[in-house]
Amino acid sequence: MTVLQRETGRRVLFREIRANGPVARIDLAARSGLSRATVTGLTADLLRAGLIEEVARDGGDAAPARGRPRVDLKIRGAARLVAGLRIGTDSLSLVLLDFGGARLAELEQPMTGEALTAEALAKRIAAALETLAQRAGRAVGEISGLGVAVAGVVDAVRGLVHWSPSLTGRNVEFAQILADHLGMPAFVDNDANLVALAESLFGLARGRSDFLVVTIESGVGLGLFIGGRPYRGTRGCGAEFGHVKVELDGAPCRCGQRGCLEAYVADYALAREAAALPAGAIPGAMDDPATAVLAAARDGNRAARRILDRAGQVFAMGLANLVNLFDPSLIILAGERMPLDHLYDDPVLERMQALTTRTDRPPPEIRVHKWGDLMWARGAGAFALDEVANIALAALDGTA
Amino acid sequence: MTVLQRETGRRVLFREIRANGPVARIDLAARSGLSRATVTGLTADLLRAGLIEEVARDGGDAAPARGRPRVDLKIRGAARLVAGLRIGTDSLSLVLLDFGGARLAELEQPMTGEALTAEALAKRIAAALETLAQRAGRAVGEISGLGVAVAGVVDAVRGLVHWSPSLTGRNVEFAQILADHLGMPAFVDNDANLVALAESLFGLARGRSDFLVVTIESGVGLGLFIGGRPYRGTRGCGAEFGHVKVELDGAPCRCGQRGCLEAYVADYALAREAAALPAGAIPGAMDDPATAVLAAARDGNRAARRILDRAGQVFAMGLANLVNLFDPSLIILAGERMPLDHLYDDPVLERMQALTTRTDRPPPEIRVHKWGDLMWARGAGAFALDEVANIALAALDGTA
DNA sequence: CGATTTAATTTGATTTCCAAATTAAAATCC
DNA sequence: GGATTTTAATTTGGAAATCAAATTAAATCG
Repeated sequence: MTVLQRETGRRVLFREIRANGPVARIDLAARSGLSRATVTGLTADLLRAGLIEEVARDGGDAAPARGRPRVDLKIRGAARLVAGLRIGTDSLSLVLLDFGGARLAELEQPMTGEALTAEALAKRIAAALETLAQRAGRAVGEISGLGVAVAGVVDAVRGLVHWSPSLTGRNVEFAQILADHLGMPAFVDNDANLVALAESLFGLARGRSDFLVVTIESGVGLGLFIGGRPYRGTRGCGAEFGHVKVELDGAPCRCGQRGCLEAYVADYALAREAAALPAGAIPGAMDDPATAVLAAARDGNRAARRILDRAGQVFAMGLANLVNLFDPSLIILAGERMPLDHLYDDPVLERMQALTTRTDRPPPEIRVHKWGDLMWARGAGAFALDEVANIALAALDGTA
Repeated sequence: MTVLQRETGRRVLFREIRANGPVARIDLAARSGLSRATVTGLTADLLRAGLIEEVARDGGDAAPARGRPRVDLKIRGAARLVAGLRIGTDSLSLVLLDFGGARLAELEQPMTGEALTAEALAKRIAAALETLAQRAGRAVGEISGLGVAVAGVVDAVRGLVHWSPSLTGRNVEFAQILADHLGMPAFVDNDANLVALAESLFGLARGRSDFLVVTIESGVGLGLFIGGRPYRGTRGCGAEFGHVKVELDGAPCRCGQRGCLEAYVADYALAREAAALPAGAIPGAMDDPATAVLAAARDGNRAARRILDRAGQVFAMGLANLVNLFDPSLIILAGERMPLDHLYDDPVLERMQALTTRTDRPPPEIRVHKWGDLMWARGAGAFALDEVANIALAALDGTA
């Protein structure tokens, strides 16, 4: 324990620096409760290890300071290199990040959509990493770790994929297999959890300890942050928001059950509703029904509007239930490409408010974050950053 | 911080002792990661302060030990006296507990059911405490703190009652007012949270860090434990399980909204359903409809059965959603008087399982806990115990 | 009764942290 | 421009806490 004390202190300061951007030592002391002397000592360790660096204070528009100017500390980007990978249904997307989270390169590769064995996937990933590193003029060997976001049920602590649409087999030791093939540590988690982590480390929830992120793509995901850490349930797999039940014996879901939220708001749900209408009710509904519904609704088509309205209502109800249960101060609606704008419309949010307001406390802040293509991969990269930082901090203690 | 270190250690050990019953020092060392030397020192502090005591090891059926026998440590019951109070709609119930959680006395007093001012309530409580202390042959002045369980929306940290059916006015500084009137610290929280705390300290969830408790009385409540602490939401008021929405534009709830879980499973929901049936469909439904429905269902009345089945289905769906979101390892269904046995029936739990099983991981353990009349008051007492222990530990540090 | 075994305590050294004093780096004053 | 003021960061010296190892304590076994 005697040794763990200093390590704990270093971890606290490292987190604080990462969460609160460039920060002066004196602020760190105030925030952490440690004395200034101790902060000097601990940050000296981190500086010596090259994990953080000093930067001249960016005065900004502030008044010219009076005494000795503060020296800000921040994460040293050059300290490590990590990669983030999202295994989607029809593509692999990757980012290369520096230790500060800055994007150095990105890559997208098409996939067949079929599930692969872990080994086959590992080979594809190895090749992709090679290309990714090349684009940034770096070598794969320089990368300290790979974060992986997969859909499905994942035990992130053990790197175990219980089930995923991307993998054949069940209960695959995916993190271990990847590490063996790639020669670097790999960290696997559910994709929605990782988006939440990214929001926490360098997104809209930076420095906040309790919030939740709803991801919307073709399915609906939920990432929870409670007490400053991702909440993963007691067996490593919670927050199946998409399969929360919103109606008894409701619409069939692709998970095999009925009445799931996803069965009302996902793209295939829109397609199902469109198919139930008389032929021709929605133009173009034959080819790509989901897109056709969205387009028709924009053009004012009544039937299409009704479909989207219903999806919005169900979504509002699901969100309201999250608020009722978690009482978060912040909800982030995160989307990648977001053709599903109708779910973020004011009427939906108003309806959600109506289903929750019971007290005079202010409603939770709701922010929409349109990440762009790399949302998932960046989330995975955030995971790698976090884990690689942990490893670096632990190693530091062994040698110091 | 240097002083806080020792205090932290003492807190850790105190919690460990409370959570793991009589425990030997050597086990404490193993569990806490502290050295045996440190454990000796810290427990000596606690012993000297009279917060814990040594007890001869209860060998039980174990093999006769070989070396020096372990000396178990446990919370010293005589250390403090606390009271727990539940303010219900039609009664005040109180318990007097010793520091180990043992019940010394209890008291139940009828209430008119009307909301009172905080001051009026405080006077009634003062009188009740007098009687309660008398029953145990103690004086009110000996009581170190009072825990209070109220229905409604409570900010436990600040002792603020945003709203409660028992109190007139809003945003009442109830803890402060009670402390002023009673001459002892008072701690106020939502009643379901406190039942969860009681399960954690001396109930079915003793020593477990992540679980949830569903309370069923006339309404439905939820208490969450996450990471070893009660989860209260970011503004001190989460977990409104009773008002989770289970149907779009569903049945009206007494909260003024529609489709709340409570509007399907509470006693008044049963009454509403019964009233919608043709007269005479359920015998005795005129006088006390909820009870009549329950009785008729037991006698095999079809219509009554259907009402209860529906309530059970909705309840199963609500539970399943909790499992989907929290992935708890343990769910406790806690009831006081429990005329609502139908909600605990196997078919309901099976249905719940069916709405969640998607993986090969084992389903969460579900346990039914029929506390008896004092469930709520004991929960409040548990809160007082916890807070009084915190005060004692903090004080210990000031003087040591 | 001595040997053995295991638990708990004591001892001595080390680590860690903090308060106070000191040094550092700027702006302001005269 | 140099002295003064102000604030930040570091150094210093001492106090506190922890741990490993040695010692003591309390039991059983042969």
